[in-house]
Amino acid sequence: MSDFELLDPSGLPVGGGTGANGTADDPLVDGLNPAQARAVTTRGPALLIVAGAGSGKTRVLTHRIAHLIREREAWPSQILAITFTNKAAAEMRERIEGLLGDASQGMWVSTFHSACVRILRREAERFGYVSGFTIYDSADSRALLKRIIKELDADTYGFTPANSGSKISKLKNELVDAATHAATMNENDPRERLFVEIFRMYEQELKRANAFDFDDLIGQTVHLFRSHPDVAAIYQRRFRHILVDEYQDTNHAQYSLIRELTRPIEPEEVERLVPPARERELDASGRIPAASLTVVGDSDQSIYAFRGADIRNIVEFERDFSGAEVVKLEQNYRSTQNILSAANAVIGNNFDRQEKRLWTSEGDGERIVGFTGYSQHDEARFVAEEIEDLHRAGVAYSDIAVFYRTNSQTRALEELLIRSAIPYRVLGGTKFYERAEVKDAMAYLTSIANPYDPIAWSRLLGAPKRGVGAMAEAHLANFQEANGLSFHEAMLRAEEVTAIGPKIRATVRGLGEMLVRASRMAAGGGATDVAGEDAVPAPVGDVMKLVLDETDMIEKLRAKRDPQDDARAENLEELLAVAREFDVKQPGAGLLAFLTEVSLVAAADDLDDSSGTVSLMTMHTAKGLEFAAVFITGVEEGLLPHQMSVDEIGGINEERRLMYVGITRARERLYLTLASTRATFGDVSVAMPSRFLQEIPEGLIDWRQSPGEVTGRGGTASRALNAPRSPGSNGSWSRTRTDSTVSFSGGGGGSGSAAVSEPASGNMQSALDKWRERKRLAKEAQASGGGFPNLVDGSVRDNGDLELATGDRIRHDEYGDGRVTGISGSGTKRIAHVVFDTVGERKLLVKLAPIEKVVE
DNA sequence: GCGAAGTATTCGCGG
DNA sequence: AATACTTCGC
Repeated sequence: MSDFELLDPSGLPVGGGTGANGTADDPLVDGLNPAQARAVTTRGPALLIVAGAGSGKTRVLTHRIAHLIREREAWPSQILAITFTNKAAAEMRERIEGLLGDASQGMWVSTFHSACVRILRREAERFGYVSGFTIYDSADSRALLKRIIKELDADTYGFTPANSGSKISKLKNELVDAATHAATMNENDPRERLFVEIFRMYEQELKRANAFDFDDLIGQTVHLFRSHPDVAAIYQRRFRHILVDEYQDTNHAQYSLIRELTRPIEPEEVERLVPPARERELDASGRIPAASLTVVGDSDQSIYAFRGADIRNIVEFERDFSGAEVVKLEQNYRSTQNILSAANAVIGNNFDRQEKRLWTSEGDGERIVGFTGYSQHDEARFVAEEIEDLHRAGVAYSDIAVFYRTNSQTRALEELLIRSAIPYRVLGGTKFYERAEVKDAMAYLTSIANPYDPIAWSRLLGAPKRGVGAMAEAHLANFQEANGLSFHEAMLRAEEVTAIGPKIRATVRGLGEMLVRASRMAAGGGATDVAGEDAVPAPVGDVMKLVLDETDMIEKLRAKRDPQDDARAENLEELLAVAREFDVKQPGAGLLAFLTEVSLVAAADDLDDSSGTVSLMTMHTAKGLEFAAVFITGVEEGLLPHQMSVDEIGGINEERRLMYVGITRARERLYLTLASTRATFGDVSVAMPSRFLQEIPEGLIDWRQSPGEVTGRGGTASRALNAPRSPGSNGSWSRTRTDSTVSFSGGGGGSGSAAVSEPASGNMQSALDKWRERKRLAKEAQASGGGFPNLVDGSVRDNGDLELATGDRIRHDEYGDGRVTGISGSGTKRIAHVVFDTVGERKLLVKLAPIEKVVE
């Protein structure tokens, strides 16, 4: 242990013992280690707190804020603290209130998105939006993109709502809008021009709908600040201390937002301030100085590059914000040394990082447990059994978590947990608010708040089924647009749309009247139009009740036979309960606040510490959380690291950080599990152990069943736990099967090899390499055997107006020669039906298929 | 316009 | 393997 203590930089004589400079009896500083104390008391324009996992950063942040307020350096209202989830925000607020009592009223503690919505709702009118704007989630964005792509016929070029959506999201995270992107694109590429058109229409439609997507929330706030310095000045003046948690996962837009908020206010803007600036707000040159910025982060835990997080934000912080000070927290108060050693070993393989080692003074603890099942089912069984054992040993279910890389891994786990009667809950995944029936009901509320939203309107028209279909919808939408009406107004005047049958016209008008009535109620006009009634907005629960009653949604579901519909009906009742609960928690907050809250819930927000259940979640969701016992499942090549990451620049390193995040969530017990076969796309394939397992010193892992011990379908070769394994040096060993040799260094139980040598021995390496080689060959064989035709190569083919007729001979890159037996479709979607000489009949998109005509 | 039946696609992580 | 989308008959 003493070895590790030498690594503690904060132990060096900087502050000299606990409690720096005259703060000896300060409850906000007492009990902190010297580095933490410095992080709390340091003042200046900018501070970077490099906080390793479990180093007490939340404590430091809350104490720093409390310290600022208590020392009268700031009013609570001058503090803006940004956290990663709403739950973390609520927790932080609570802890600060615990330290200060009521003195903390008025702070902004929220996520980036929540803070921006708050600002945008306040300032929307200044730039062409209305305060009641809708926030589109990714499903809404995709619905909108789907319409646009259809209209532009862009699907034949391979554009889908999903791929164009993620491309737009990436650009927005870089603060690039359609016009800017158009200026930088390659004009000669028709695909790029088409994309710009999609992007442009998407922006236009969002604006027409009075809606923002998730990325807009940040980007438009930055845009607002840049185009309206007077608005920016309001917030620059107000927030004197800005603190950002998880800074390593901020993207460019978020970074820019922070930059805007920490700009000094120039004298000409100072003059326009209302109320006028006081003398003591100004510096010598007549400016209001920049707010003080504190960021907390750990570049080793940056795991959101895929949504634009830029690790440079934290790496270059000191260069970026002049006068920045840095405090490093490396002492870990969470995990045992064995867990930390594993974490250090894994992350140490990332060459592009600053050296940093977590340490603890708490002792080694238990060894990490490893297990390899022969299938994911077998793996899940082990997890369930171990959870039972842990629970019997006194570990609370709520202190146990199971992590995985992809959401699809939950199925096998859930199955076994149900069978074992272990209470669990899945965080994220198919969320409550993403369920179809819940989205249906929410569409009514969204439309009530924003009658210009076409996505919500279109959704509510069809749910429940009432005979209003695509035709009627299109006619109404035309009428709405032509007359510049809201969708509600258009519905009230449905009688004028003669293209629709009279029965449906009446249905639509009735529905419109209901929506208008609900809108008036939600706005405070009262549902009954009684003159003189106070303009008090109705509780959200009442509006929801009105919608559910009038549409009969619940009863219609109950009337169906399908048992799943009963569950759907219950979900709607649950939704009503959620709305009522919201009314109690935030009386008078109104419909908009409810919609905002629902839009911005994150996966980790569902976590309820008192639920008494085991938590299942992805490793991304697990960031910032901790549990006594953690299972990391599916530690296999192709899954962790994920296959998709292998070809990405820095992809493996990011996966390694993800592994590091997962490991460091564990306090006492860590389990690493995998399966030797895994079902994907319906068929079963061989899975190899993750390279990250190799990176953990073998002495740290107690293999209950190592990868080499698992034979194929036949189950296991040996269930004996910790059976000392034969010969082989360093506790590695091998098993011979009839067809091939499979070996893996398994640190076979307690065979005592204490050699914690980092580099794998040549023997183990080659064994793993052989395994990989075998797998690679199998893959290639499958691919060349026709299993994966038409592999995407990135280039876009265009046969132009290749004329094909029945009877023509053609040659296909993959299928060889064949004869056209028919042509269907038209324009860009023309399809050739071809019977190939070797592979039989195929349908091909004439425009894009890799074919050429053969002259006979 | 709606449901059933057949067909294509997906399983990468999230606010 | 399971879901999402399309096509077809009423």
